[in-house]
Amino acid sequence: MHENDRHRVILSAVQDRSLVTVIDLCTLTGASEATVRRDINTLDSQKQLRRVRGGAEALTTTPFVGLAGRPFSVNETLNSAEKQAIAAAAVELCEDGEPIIINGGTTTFQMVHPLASRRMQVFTNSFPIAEHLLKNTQNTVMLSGGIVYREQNIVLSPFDNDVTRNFYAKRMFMGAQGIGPLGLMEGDPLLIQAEQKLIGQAEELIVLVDSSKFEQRSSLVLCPLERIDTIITDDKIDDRTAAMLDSADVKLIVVPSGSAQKEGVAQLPA
Amino acid sequence: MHENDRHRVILSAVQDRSLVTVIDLCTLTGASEATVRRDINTLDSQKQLRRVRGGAEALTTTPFVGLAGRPFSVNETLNSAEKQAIAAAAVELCEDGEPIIINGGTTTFQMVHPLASRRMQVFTNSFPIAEHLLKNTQNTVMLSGGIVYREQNIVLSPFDNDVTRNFYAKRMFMGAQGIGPLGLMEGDPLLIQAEQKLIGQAEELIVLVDSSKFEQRSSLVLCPLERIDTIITDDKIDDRTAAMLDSADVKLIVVPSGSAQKEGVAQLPA
DNA sequence: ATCAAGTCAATCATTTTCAATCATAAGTAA
DNA sequence: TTACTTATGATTGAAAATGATTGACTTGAT
Repeated sequence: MHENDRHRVILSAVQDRSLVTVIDLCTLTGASEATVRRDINTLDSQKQLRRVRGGAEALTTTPFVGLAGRPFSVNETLNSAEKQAIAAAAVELCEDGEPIIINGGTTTFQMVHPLASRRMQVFTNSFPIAEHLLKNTQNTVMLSGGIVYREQNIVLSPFDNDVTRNFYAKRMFMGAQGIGPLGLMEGDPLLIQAEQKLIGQAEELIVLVDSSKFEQRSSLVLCPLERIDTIITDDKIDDRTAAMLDSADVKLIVVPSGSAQKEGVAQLPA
Repeated sequence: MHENDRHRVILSAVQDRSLVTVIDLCTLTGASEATVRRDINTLDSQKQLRRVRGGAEALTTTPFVGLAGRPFSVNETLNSAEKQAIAAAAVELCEDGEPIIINGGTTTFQMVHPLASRRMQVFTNSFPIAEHLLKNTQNTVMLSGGIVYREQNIVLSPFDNDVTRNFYAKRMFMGAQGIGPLGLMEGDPLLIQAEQKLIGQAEELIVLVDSSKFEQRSSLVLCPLERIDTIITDDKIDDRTAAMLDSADVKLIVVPSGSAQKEGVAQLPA
């Protein structure tokens, strides 16, 4: 990853959370501590961010005026290292210039940082994802139309005839509340509706879930395992679950959870 | 492959990737590193791209072509007391709970502040308006779907079947680039298309323009004066223009411009 | 105060990237 | 054809970027 790319990723991360640690930025950029520190110094002298002990923080002192009542910030700190690694692996699957669909969610939101060094065509139903990509990246952003639901932070149209039907992508990325033998589970009927509409517009369905989601069950089944092409998760997944996914013909990508991962995506031996 | 061909290939590659390495360009053009570097130097001095360590990147910050006419710069919105007064008068026309349509623009953006004390159903194609209303107010926000154009911060759909058609409001508010005897003028055909689509969804059309717009002319006519129900402007409008509007049966609301109107125009009477 | 853990700047070795140079190939005019 | 210019490719030493290491420093807890 080149200098400019790193700078974009760093600025993106700093914008999202008010304070980012050097370590975080290392995993995010794949660079060494020394390089990240040098980058922070450069960006600080360029007045793009403020250098603080342990990392960097945004200059614009945005007090917590996120979208009203967003369960985002709470959820976001949970398993954030895993989520970052999973999201980074997801972005690595994409090629520049490619159209992709990103369904809203806390895990998929983490894709915005690695996307800062890309130029893709992103269709999303997530207001925060669209907002962040518009403000901090050069990606083309397309948004689905409809009512903006504050709690879930998604744009949802009760009608079937919105622009979603006019957008097609090879890959769609989404999170989930849980995954079990029955398939992909979701808790909120509103989300189900939005997600099912999107799933139809992509050839390949890629699901981003940290391994804890394999224990979670939920009331609503979104789609069977067979519809999923790829699952990206961390290495705390157990063999039994992996076997289950394998028998449903789901491709599994496992990212190391503990330590920082390098460029390449670790893959489970078949 | 000749020089011109290489340059075309290089510019094309730089266009849809965030950063292209020298090596990439070597394989793309079949030329040597030295030649590619020389090409990059040439194109850089011609301001066709930016030379960065490791390769080259595009100059244009926006991958998409902007729309002609109305750049949405924050600076422009800040100073104008007229715009604020006009926007405040516009919001005063509305009743709580009512659905309204707000077309994006620098003048209409000023409506967000008086709207902060309201609870309305706002349909808009403006990303900043939606963002501000979501973060700072309790209004219901509905957004049209499509591509987000960065300069104007407007969401446009090239398709006819977006959610716009499912939303109806008694009033629609919009700005304009100019107003003359022929009607309401706009600079960009894509904006025209979007605005005409919106106009069809509202009974009453209310146009917000400061008086300088009566001098402005533009290339494209959006709609005749007769389609406009109300124009809100400041008191620097001259009598001849006022007469013209009157003869076209346009209701005219004039807000005092010099003396700043009271700040809290939109305060709800308890 | 003292200690441990974390953080940082300085330094150096390694790798990558760059610009200058020269030689060769290709095209051009006499 | 020859003489000459231009474009290209290879080489090489310099410059820049990066990563690891070290020792000094900060912070917070005991």
